[in-house]
Amino acid sequence: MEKQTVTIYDVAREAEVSMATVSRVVNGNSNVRPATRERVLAVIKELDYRPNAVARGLASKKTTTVGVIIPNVTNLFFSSLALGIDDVASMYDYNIILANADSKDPQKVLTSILSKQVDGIVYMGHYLPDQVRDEMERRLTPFVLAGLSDDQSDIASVNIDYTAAFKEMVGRMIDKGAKKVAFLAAEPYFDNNTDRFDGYKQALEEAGIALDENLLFKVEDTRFKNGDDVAKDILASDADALAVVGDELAVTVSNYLIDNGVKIPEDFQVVSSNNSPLVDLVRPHLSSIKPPLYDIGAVSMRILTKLMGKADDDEEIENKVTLDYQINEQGSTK
Amino acid sequence: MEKQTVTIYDVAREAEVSMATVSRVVNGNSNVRPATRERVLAVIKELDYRPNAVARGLASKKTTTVGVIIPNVTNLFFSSLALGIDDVASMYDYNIILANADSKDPQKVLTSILSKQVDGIVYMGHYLPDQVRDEMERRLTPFVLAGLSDDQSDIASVNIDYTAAFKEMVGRMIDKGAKKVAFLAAEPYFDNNTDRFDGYKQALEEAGIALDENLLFKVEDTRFKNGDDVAKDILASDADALAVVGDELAVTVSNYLIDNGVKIPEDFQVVSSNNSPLVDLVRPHLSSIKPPLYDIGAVSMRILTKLMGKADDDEEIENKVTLDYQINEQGSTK
DNA sequence: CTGAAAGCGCTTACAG
DNA sequence: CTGAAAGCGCTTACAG
Repeated sequence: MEKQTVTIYDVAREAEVSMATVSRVVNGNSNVRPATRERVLAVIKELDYRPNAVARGLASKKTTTVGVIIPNVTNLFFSSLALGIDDVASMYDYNIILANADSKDPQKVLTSILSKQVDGIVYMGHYLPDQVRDEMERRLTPFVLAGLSDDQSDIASVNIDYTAAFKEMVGRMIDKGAKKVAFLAAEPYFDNNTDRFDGYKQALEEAGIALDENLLFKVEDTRFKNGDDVAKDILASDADALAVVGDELAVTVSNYLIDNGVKIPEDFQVVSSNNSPLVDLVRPHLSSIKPPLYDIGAVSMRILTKLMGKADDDEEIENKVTLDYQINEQGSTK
Repeated sequence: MEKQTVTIYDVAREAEVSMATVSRVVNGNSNVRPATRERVLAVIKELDYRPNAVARGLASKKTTTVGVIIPNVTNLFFSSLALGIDDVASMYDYNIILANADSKDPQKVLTSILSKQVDGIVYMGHYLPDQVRDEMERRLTPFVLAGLSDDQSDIASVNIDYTAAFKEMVGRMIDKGAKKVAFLAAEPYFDNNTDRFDGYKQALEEAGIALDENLLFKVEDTRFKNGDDVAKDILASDADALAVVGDELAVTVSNYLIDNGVKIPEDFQVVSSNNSPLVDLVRPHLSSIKPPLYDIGAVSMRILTKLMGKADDDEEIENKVTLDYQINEQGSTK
């Protein structure tokens, strides 16, 4: 015997009311006589009725589902944001469709998520590809960037001022005597999302130091293993300090340098960017910019809920949020 | 002017065919005359028609969406599994509804996901709560466990033999002279999911060593910070070796011991369990069991696709898969 | 190869 | 406070 799905129709019949009334009870609409409500609730429990969210989504045009685009779930920076996003999402009873976007066509990822009729999208990434920006400006699905921002549009975003943060940290290393500060990051941070690189350059400029191409180290992505590969190049260079985008890279490179006899921070200073637990696995612990990762995620999801709440209404919602960052000065800087 | 959604009806009208024919074209059904197909395709492109997956889901009773339950996305063990799950899912054009289950009622998480009519569920967790097992045995939604297994039911699972792995690694440390091997894990691994603890106990038994309650270290969960708290207790004990469930704990504790003058592996051996990149951040690198994390995720999702493909048909599907593990012997063991 | 029609399980005005 | 009916945008037999 096949298990039969219990529908709102069954509940209505058993409770001797209309489907509309059952719907009202399920959705907490107050326009129901208490006695009726009780009866319906009893039948719901008796039949173990479970509302079908897909049917509801089709009828109401709201799926209570949001799309979350993440480059890679195993990257601590992004997964920390995701945790904040998830917490707020479940607080507001939204489910999350998560898409790992690395190595996929971002356009396809978007299309796939949008076909599921999500009520909104939180986008995380090393940068915002033009196609994604264009697509989302054309559509009316609410869209929020978490951990990055976009100057070329008025797309909502939650981020810290990475330019200021990098400028500050690089400036400090220079103040403490660094003459040759290197910059290490994955490709997108050189061409597409230059917030951090800009800060680095500004610090040099302010100190009257010319940009030295030989001190710019680029890797394909932020994964641990890429740190090992580039570490020898950094060791071979004449750098005496390093600012890194991505804790994975920072710890791998630092360990390599230390293993090869480099004294940190005496001979070589290092600054990382996310202050994930990784920075404390190096001896000495790495100094790092400390963005409020969880909060960036949480706030971006919170903004999304506001955006989703008001359809195309044009009330003011703070659209571009810049959160404060902290600095965690540890042993890798003087 | 409000942007109007283009439906299958609009396409049918413009192409002068029925909705059924458009549906056939969209779904790649071959029973369409090539000329008709071309015409429909042209109209689809012209109108920028995007099928509504929610409507499709309601009509076909297939959502091409699977639920993925994960304790915490920031845990490298689970996020590595998730990466494998995600890759295979998108290979088969499934979207993923991800639910962070930590600190939530697992029952509620399930209900929420099931209401979205997912075609199947992959469950990751430190253990399988009774309520979840009961609920899923009652329902007919395909269900697969990733990274754990369940003796008390015939629920599908993909895992390695952690009992054998722990037995082997603890046995090796004893062979190399360890007299007092400690065991460190989060709570669930003592009471609910004892695979690893069993292996530890078997190794002791085989060596004729009595279980010493003072060498059992329990923490609330596997997060980094808990490693610091328990590390001093381990240092204060008379243990001369340690088997750890969770790389986060292993690296934190190892670093603490080293910082306090303990010589690894000369005076103290350590074995970890996941061989995530973390084990290489400690000096010396930690020896570890090396489960094929990505594959565990990938295979579990692959099995789920099979299960979803055949509804309640009873063909044989390999239900409980045990993958091979490797051992990565590094500097923390003799 | 194609179409007409019913139906998936809900919500939403509208009417009373 | 409650119900009848239309409709959300698709798919699925069924018929031809």
